[in-house]
Amino acid sequence: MEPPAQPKRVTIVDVARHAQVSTTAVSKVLRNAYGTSPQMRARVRQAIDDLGYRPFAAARGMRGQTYTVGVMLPDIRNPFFPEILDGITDALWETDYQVLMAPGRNGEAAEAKVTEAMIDRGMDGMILVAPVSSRSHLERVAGMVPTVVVGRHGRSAAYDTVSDDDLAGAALVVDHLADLGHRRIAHIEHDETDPRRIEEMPNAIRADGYRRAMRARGLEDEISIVSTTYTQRGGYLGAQQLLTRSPRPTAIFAGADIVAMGVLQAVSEAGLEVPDDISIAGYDNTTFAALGPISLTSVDQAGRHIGTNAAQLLIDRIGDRVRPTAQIKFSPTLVTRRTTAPPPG
Amino acid sequence: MEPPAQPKRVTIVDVARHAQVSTTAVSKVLRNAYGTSPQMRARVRQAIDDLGYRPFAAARGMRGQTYTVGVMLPDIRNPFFPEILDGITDALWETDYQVLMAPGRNGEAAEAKVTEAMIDRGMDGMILVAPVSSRSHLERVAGMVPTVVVGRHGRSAAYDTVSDDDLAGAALVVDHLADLGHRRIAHIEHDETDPRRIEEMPNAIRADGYRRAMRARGLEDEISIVSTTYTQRGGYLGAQQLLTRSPRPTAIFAGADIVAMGVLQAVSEAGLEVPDDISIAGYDNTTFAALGPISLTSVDQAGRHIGTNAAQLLIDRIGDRVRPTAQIKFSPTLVTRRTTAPPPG
DNA sequence: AATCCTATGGGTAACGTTTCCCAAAACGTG
DNA sequence: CACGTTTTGGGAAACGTTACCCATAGGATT
Repeated sequence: MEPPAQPKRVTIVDVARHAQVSTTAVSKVLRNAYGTSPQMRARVRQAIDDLGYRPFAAARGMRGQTYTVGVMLPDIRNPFFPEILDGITDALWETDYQVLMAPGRNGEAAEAKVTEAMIDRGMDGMILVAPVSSRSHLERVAGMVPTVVVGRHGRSAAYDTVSDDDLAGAALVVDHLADLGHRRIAHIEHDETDPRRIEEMPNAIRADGYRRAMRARGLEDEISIVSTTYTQRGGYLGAQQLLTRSPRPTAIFAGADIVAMGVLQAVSEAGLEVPDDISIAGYDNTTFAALGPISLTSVDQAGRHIGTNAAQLLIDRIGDRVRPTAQIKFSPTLVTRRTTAPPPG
Repeated sequence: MEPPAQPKRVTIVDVARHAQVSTTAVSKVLRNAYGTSPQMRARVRQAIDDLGYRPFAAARGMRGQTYTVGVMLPDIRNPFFPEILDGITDALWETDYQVLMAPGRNGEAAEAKVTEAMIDRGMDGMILVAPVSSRSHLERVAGMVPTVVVGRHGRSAAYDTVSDDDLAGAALVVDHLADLGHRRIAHIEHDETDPRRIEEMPNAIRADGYRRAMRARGLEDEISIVSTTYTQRGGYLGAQQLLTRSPRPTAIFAGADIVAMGVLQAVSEAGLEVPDDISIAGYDNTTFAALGPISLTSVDQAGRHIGTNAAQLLIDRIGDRVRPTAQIKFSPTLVTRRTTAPPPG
């Protein structure tokens, strides 16, 4: 079987000829620019339909606009991120902007590759979700392209931010567990050692919120943290470590639902019952947390809402690149389900 | 806080001036083209490093190449698709190609929007995962841009395909359940009514495979199908329907793991025990299926492998657009876990 | 009736890169 | 040493779109 040859693209010149107007006129109609009579608009629109014309983004890109916004997601497997993405695409659906995503994958180098690639491709704007890159890199990027950073705390003069109050979220979990009577509450965090990032990354702030809340409840001696990653495997390995500690924790606060999934697996393999032997709480309130057999207590941080706000900020920023940057922060809520209960004994 | 002004891009002209050569020479070095001496290459490379030059994709796009491939995924929430994506990015990591994704979302119109957008952006190639668009649309797209279609069966002269033998996969499940002694085995499918698609879509073929396998085991009178969607919610609603049927099925074969998640929830809410009261099997063997508390019997269809093969086919096709199209088909295997057991009684 | 607007439309030069050519120099062969 | 061949390098024209200008024609204002 042989593929057929490809047809040639219809250009603005073809449209202009067909409508008997100049290319300038067609361009103006396309962009709803000033200087077009209703009659001309109608004729040009007709010609566009007749010929099936579509603007070629590369050519537009050379003139400065591609009508494309790039979204960088850290980990497509984490079921929380689709929520944010839904919010973004919802907000951008009615606009002329097309959303394209790239996976950030592992670490700073891969992130840089993605941000560079997006800049090279002339993105009109970028939304970076929970980036791990250095602040200076982010500001350099934001200097080239309008950028909104999602998830990271801290304000910058170069980019807008949307985040959730992770400090409060962690406290919600600790307070809930402590109210149930737990004292040995352990936490599994996504490892973060870089001191410059430690104040900004949501994972680090959740860990800090855990420590503060434990102290506030007089449980400073019970603070117990394992550092792994926000992945299912990270949760699995982290829980295995925690379960061998003596005395064993009576509750585990996983920094993300996806981590809690791994914890559940390790706990079940260890022959322990949830929540009779051990309580487990997650973070993000993903759709999996609501699943019957899992029914995970989790912190809800309206991801969709975060996404729509990020998209709106980006559009505003594209419209006015020098307006002061904004910082939007949402407050999380706790959703209690069946994986948390009073400690045994 | 006010954002700073943005710097101007370094172009090939700047590099040429700095290296004291022509822009043609720089272009040749960039593309490893013929007609460059080692000395010139060295000088140009040095200049590129000095100036931090990066090629501008839009300008390249105007000449026909953007070094970008587009991937369309139907549903980012389905944990099977990240596997395919990993395979694709693995295969493309060492190449000059950058991967950009777009969510296909709901239905044909949204898919067309995505494929058009990718064509407009001058993608060098596209990988469409389980597209629902009409065959003629796919062939039109493939006529404009090298395209690989993943998941759909059926051969086309316009595009290459990579798929898994869904017919065999469905049979694996039915045979497994029948061997355990089940007779009332129900199936939840992703609804497909379009006759042109019914022969190509993996979901439809799984349903067909279910019917055939039931007949082959002499269970044609027990065939029972609910049509919903391949989503968690679809599984939930589908299972609710099945559980009210009388007599109730003793086993449910969900067309995808994500569907099985919803089934588990409905079953648990109905107060039934898995697998004592009812057996459940999924499809895709996602990481969630392996989770301790879930431990779902599922059909494994090496998603990563599918992805790398699709990417390789795409690269080959970009290299030679007239070579005959290829069709790669993989064979699935069954992974039995704790959600399937002999029927009660 | 002369002047000044405003609305409408078009001509044309960019934007950054590649590709098709052609020119000059270096090399190999008899 | 004269000739053909290969290697090395550059000039310049695209590619499709937008933005900055300018030209014209009516209409309104004096």
